[in-house]
Amino acid sequence: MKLSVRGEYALRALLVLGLHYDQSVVRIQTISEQQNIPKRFLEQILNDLKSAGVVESRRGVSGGYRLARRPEEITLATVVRHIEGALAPVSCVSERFYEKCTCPDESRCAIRSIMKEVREAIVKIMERTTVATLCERARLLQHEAVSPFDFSI
Amino acid sequence: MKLSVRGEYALRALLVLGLHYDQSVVRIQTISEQQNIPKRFLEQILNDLKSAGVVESRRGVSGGYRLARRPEEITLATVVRHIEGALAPVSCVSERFYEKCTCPDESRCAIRSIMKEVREAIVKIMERTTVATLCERARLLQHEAVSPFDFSI
DNA sequence: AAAAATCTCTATTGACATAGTCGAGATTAA
DNA sequence: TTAATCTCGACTATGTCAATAGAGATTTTT
Repeated sequence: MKLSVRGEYALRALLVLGLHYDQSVVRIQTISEQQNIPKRFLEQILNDLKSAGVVESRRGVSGGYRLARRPEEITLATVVRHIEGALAPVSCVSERFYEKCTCPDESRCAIRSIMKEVREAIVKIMERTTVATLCERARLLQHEAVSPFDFSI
Repeated sequence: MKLSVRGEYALRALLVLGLHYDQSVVRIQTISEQQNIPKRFLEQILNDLKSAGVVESRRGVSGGYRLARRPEEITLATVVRHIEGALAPVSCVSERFYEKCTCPDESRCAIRSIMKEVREAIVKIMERTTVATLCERARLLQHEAVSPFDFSI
């Protein structure tokens, strides 16, 4: 039931790009350092996100990456589906990556029916959560961390 | 975000055992045939479930497997955790299989905070769903399939 | 025009996990 | 005693995943 490291890196990178939205582009190097992601690996991932239309890039000396759409428009579901494939725990309940399973009768499979619920629960969260949500939350968490000082004295 | 084939087979096997609860033991062969699971592979899985205290076995001529506890007491969470490990999508939000992640500050990680929600959603379903639930649902689905005839004439 | 910094593309590697197989043994009922 | 079953550990083949690498294309700066 795990997200791959690749998928996690993608989200971390998008968070960084989200925090720099409508500022200048961000270099791979910068993201790599900030997030402890191997640079050459991150290259691949960002390139992949580019082909998904999630980010866009500028080459050359002052090059780098930025979001191709507004942060509110990029859902985690989109990103993870593009990087990993199905969100569903078994592919026989996946909408976009459906595969027939080996059970005797899929239409009356009790496990399938439960797994549909799990899928729904996951998709619901991943579909309503966007890069903008991540950014808000990051700012909030950053603030929370400092707040104890606000209340001192 | 996938369940392994192994995990799926485990659930399918438990469903069969659940449907035979407090009847006689069920042979590996029978389960294997009913559920299209390679027999030697299923052997391993059932043995594994035995060490988890989920099923028990009888050897010899009229041997086979049965549930070691009442179907209502066996949650999907227990089973999947034993076969697969963490239910959480990233191990830094797992309660029983926690592992530190590589992000710069785990305590203020926005992604982690979302993944906690996903984990909660998954755990909630998997913890309330038991082998008994699967059996009920299987019977229901079986019945549904025949019901059109009930309403004819 | 040259140089330097960046992204781009494709290939490759090594480690590990997964699905599945196998053989030989132990136990039990008939 | 025999046949049917579970038991246990080893084995293998395949694939996936994380990561690395090299050579090229593009852009800015000088």
